[in-house]
Amino acid sequence: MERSFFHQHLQFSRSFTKKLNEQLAEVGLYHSQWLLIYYLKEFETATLVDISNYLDVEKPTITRTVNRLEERGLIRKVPSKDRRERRIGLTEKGNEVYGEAGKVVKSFEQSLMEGMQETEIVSTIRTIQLLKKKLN
Amino acid sequence: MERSFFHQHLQFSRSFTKKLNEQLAEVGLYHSQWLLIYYLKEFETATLVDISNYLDVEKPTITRTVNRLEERGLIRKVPSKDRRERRIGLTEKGNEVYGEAGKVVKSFEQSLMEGMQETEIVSTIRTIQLLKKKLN
DNA sequence: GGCGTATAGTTACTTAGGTAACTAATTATG
DNA sequence: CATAATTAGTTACCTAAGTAACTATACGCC
Repeated sequence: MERSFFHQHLQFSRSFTKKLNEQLAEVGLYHSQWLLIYYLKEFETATLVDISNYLDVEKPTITRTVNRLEERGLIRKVPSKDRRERRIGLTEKGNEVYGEAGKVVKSFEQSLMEGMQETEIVSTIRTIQLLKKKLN
Repeated sequence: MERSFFHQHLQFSRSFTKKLNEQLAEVGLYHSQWLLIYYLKEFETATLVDISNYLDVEKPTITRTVNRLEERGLIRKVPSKDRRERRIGLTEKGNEVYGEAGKVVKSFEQSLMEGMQETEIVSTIRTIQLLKKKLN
């Protein structure tokens, strides 16, 4: 039973990101790029470490994703006193893509949540948070 | 709220596989290799398509993982009438590693499940299965 | 102030997962 | 029976995520 749980969980994660990637392909993004853009929209500017901590993803992964977004002109450098850090923010184009992608993600998630019981979702979130806490 | 749910979910998956990989490193496996070996133990022999369908992972991914396990001598070729297919099974060494890894995985999952409410887990599995079904 | 430590990022290398396009073998069909 | 369609697997190339080891800058402290 325990194994079944984690198995189900891993399969769902893969299917979910796969489908989300398919949806986001319309606006030329991958799901991890979307998460990063979403974060930048909310916090305006950030360092790579900020993003790494927030998304709970290692720094080298963030470096790569940021590089790709910068090459595509969605991200800009923001001056900073601390010369170690690389502070970034969205460009105009980045803001536009945020808007487009936002619609896509919203409708995707709504279609998935449609008809789900509120209490089931809340309970599931609680369980997952608890398990995540136990991992550390 | 919806976004929070998926966000939590993705983070948990990453943390989970990360920790599972750490545990399995003791016996020299990655979590995806473990899933494949587990499947082969249960079904004795299988084609790559069988595995692909069961794990819900694309064929090229299976090809790579199988190649690695074969190079390490954990998997052997099994003769087949259909000359298109590559039928495989565990070697002696593969069986040994299965045993060692099995203990590691079991104790890891038990430590994670310890103290969890049975009803919460059941409810969570149901929710995840439902969401996965809606993805298709 | 200088030196040791901590922090921010990067580089190189690993596995994992995906798509697209391909080969080879089998099955279906006209 | 010959040809078309399907199936099994592979190859090439993409992003994602991880670890280990590294550089460069900033900070703490004696």
